Amino acid sequence: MSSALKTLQLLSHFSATSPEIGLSALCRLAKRDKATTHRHLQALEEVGFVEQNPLTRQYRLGPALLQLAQTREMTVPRKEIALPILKRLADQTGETTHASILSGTTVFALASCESTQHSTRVVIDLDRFPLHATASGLSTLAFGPDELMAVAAKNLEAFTDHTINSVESLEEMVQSVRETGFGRTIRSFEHEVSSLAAPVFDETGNLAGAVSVACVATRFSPDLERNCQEHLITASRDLTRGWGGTTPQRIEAIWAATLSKSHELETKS
Amino acid sequence: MSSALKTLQLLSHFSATSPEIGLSALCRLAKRDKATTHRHLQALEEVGFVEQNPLTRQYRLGPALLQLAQTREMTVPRKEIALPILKRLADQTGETTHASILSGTTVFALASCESTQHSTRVVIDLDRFPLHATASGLSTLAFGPDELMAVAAKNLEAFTDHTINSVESLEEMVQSVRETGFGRTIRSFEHEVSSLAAPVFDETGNLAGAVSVACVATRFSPDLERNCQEHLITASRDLTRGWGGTTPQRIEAIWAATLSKSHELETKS
DNA sequence: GCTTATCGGTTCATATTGTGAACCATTGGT
DNA sequence: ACCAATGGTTCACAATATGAACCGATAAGC
Repeated sequence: MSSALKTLQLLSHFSATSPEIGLSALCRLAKRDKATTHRHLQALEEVGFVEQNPLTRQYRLGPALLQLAQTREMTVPRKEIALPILKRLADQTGETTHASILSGTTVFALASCESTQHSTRVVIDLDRFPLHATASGLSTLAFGPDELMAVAAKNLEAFTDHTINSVESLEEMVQSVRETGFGRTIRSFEHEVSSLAAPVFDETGNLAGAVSVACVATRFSPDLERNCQEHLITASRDLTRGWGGTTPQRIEAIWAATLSKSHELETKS
Repeated sequence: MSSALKTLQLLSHFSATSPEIGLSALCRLAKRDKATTHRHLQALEEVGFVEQNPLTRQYRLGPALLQLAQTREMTVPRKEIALPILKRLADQTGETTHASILSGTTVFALASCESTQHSTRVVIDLDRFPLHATASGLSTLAFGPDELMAVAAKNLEAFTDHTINSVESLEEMVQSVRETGFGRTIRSFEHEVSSLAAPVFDETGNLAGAVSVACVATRFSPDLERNCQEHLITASRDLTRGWGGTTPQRIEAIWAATLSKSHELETKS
């Protein structure tokens, strides 16, 4: 392993919960020698990636990171990151995919991508996703800030006769999204569309938006659903990573459970 | 020089104006071998500090920077503290203001704020401030650690024909900054810009960085200079306080002397 | 359609660099 | 006064970095 890599890996030990780390502590965390670690830290300090708290002599992340992060955001806006991921997801599922961003209490459409595998396909022409009637909306309700629930409850517009029409059933549905890790709607926004969505997170670990697959309802079989679930997971991971975040461990655990359950059913049948 | 350092220095070539750089181009910029540079980039890619644009194969800054910058801000929210202070200073002076941080022997840009009072204004697009050619740099030389002088002397790049070009005149200039309490440059980094800067201190009483006003050179009258001086002092005090420090008594004394001298001249005229 | 130039990337003998056990100096607790 | 941490440094030894030459692919020039 290159020494540059070892040096850079030191940075990953800094986090919101342990923002300042002493030399010895860092050696234990990284399982490395003290002299080596010290030299690595000096290199990092020289370029402003870490600095020492002059009082405690502990190390913490440095100011150069701010500058670089700013340049990164200017270089690659979120939409451009999302597009290739949506394209791949569309290829893998054969259905229309899209990504959305939560801003305030609204779920905005960011980008979508249609698959060319079937002659019938879903066309997304929304710019905002209703919280209660779309898979993206439900996923956002389930993993986003709690105050969204009140906003959603205020507007339970019935788009089809499958649209959720009471606060009770909405809460029930959101609960099941929290348990499975996927937002799921069957013909609840448009008659011919069934959807599956996964949450996406940002650099703060908070929910940033959702990525979703909109299937022609008549094609939405258990097989297709399992397929969508699997690929949605990687799409969500990649999107989260591209937006600067990491998928929370609890979400990964929920997905793993859902997938294994899904697989169990499959082998039984 | 450690290879880790060489690796990290590659990152400094990415900026808003050249956000994507190919392998060969980067070799030329960094004046390094292709094989070496490639290996370095691979290490950077592995930790998410750079990524390749899949279309052009060019390299650009990676998503991991966003996470680290976020953690840095949570650890030391200096930028958030600085922004309102810079905003106020910009309003008071009608010119562009910015704050910088000394880390190691480099003065990094932290944040800047443009005033909307005039249609011509200075735009700061630096991420590092040359020690010898900017007001922030001079202020840092004057009140920062002594070893900076040697670093500055090694690189006296001439940006304009007003740029300091000898160690003697640099030392003279730094001496005058120590006597007035303000870094001051007239068209020395860019032809149209004159600047005034004040030092900022941290919790140990050591220099932490600088706050500065960049004026359109043709507007830089004695009146404006006095105005900038006054407001720079309060901005520096507030910034020092916000970053956990206290302005040293000796600095306060120097400022007081400079202001009264300045006032004397004014009443005489 | 052939030549040429440039691109990103790889190989391998060479030598610079990294490594870590042992060490020192300081600090803080008992 | 002691002990157990801490951050930091030394130096013989070994691993790792280095770069000229190379490859294959692409694009431009004629």
